[in-house]
Amino acid sequence: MVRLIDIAGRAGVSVMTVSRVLRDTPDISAATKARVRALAQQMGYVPDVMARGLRTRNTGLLAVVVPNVADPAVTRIVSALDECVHALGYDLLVSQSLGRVEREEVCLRRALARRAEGLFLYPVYRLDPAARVFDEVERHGTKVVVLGPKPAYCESFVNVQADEAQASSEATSHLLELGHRRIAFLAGPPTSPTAQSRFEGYSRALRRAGLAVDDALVFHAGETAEDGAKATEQLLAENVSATAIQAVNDLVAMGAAHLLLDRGFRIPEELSVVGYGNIPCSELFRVPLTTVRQPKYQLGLAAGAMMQALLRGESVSSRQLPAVLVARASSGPASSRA
Amino acid sequence: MVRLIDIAGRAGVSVMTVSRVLRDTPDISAATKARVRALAQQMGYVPDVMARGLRTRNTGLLAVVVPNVADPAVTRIVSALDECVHALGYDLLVSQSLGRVEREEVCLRRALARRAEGLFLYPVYRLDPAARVFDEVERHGTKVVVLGPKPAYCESFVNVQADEAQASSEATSHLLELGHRRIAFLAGPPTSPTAQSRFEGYSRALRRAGLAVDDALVFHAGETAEDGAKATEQLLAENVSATAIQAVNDLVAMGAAHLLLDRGFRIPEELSVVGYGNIPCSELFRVPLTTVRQPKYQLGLAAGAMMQALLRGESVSSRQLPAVLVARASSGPASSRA
DNA sequence: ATGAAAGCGCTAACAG
DNA sequence: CTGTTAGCGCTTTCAT
Repeated sequence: MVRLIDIAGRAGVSVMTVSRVLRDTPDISAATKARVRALAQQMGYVPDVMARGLRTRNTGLLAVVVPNVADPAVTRIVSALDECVHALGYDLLVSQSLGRVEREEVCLRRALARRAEGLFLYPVYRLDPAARVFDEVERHGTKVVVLGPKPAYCESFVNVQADEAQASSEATSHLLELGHRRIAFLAGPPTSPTAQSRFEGYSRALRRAGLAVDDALVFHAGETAEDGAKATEQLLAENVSATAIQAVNDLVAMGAAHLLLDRGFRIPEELSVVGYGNIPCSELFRVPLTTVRQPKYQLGLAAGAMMQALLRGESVSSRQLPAVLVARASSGPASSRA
Repeated sequence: MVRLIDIAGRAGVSVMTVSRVLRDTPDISAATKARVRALAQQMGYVPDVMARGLRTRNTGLLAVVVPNVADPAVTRIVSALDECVHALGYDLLVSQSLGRVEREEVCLRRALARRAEGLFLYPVYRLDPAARVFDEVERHGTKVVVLGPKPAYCESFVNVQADEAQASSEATSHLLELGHRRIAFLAGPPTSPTAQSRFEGYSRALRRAGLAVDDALVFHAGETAEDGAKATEQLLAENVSATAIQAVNDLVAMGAAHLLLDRGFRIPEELSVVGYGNIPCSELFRVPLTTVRQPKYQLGLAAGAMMQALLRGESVSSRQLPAVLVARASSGPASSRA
């Protein structure tokens, strides 16, 4: 490995001079600058940023901890973060909590051990409103941006998230504008804050339109296409005469739509279906799905910008970004009944 | 920040003693061990792995450079890598080349500057058969595992990839076994090694079956669903009387199938369609798509294992993993004509 | 079983 | 414009 001192020896100058040249500080003669630069280049010198960091007290390292980097809910966020981090001249440490609390703690402690200057965290859900690790993170002075909804134990950090309730209510309003009055909702797991917000948006839109939430129209579905199909089967069995179905996410919506189409229902002529999330499949679906597009990449960029501000010592407040409705073929004017 | 010396002071011992305790070396009395441990815990000590690395010459850092972490072709690989790396006690630096050569060089140099001990690389395609960066990487003694096909300028590294030609030929054989004799192929960009291998597999299977590749049945499509639709339109216009269509990937296959269904063709009764890649949508598609599943996660695990061996100084050879055919509803027995 | 000295590669602070 | 000294937090080596 080529070190500064190796270059210094060959160039007949001190280590300091070489250091200064390579950092391009002023107060160095053009002659030595050129000579040293050429030598460094030729010898294949690559600075040791960690050794430098030890001295300068900045590591140039940020870390991101997410449940799973392959999860479509986070890949684009991580991609955007990577982009920001790169642009800032930092490097990004990535690790996966796999949704497990203990594992998340390991990831966080490793980030602390590397003296990461900042941390992007998509937190694992905990029942306990307090968590020691987060105190440790705070004590270390690590800047933190929470990705997504902020749990109680992350109270002291800023976060960035899509305004899910708002977007979900827009989806409902879209159906209302199309004349639908009996809109079923296929709800997700009650523990998920995200699923909560989406249901809240649905309720809000109905209330605004002067309609009450009819419990007979709310079905506990889940998260998968099978869950959606199952819930829809129940919906049909209960004969609730809905003219539209709003689902907590695209998979559930597609599961529902699949079943309906297989049973001979026409979408959207007889029944409208809307999802949430705009997963890649939603556009390619049998009936291109009306859904809500999450600004994932934008969320990542926003998180990156917030981190930059935090690192500069500025005070930063949490942000909500609007999600947008994508109207496709699966929603249309209300018919008489289903 | 709590340092060893801080603990030493409070415990009334030397820094060395604390260091030894925390690394759990022998030759330390149980008493001091307990005392120091308690103190470290209580003071919230987190070792500085970079300072340690400076001394011990190992950084505990691996890096992965891919075009884009949000690309479904790599997310699961990165996820698996992260898993391996974590298990090995290393940390993972992630960066994106965005498919640009200069950017990839920046990413690689940064990994070198961090003294990453190993590098997972999904290389950007270059025309030039040589590339200085890779020489630099080699000179630094960084262990490298190439993800996917290995270009000329990565000749000296090992790689791990799916046996695409083999899998593609299995897809073709599947159609041949169903009685198809006129199988069209929607090819991808000729520059892509992946697209090449898949076409090669198709040809190989035909040859094995004693059939020649009929140029009239090979269409230049591309990579997207639109490309697939366009090529299929041409296919229909040219009236080539194919009974099956094999596509270079799932998107192209789905684009093709969409068009066919919209034109009133029944799949698979009148025409079979097979894709490649098993993207999440393929299963949820109008006609669940027969396709080839890439063992992405397995590729990642294999790459991780190879890296581990390289780090131990063992010699490692490149690996090919089998991809498997997933027969779904879009392929069936050959009919008379299309 | 414990400690003192030295140094990993680099740069801040102070000379000259 | 260039060099010297010291030290970042840790561990290796050698002593006791």
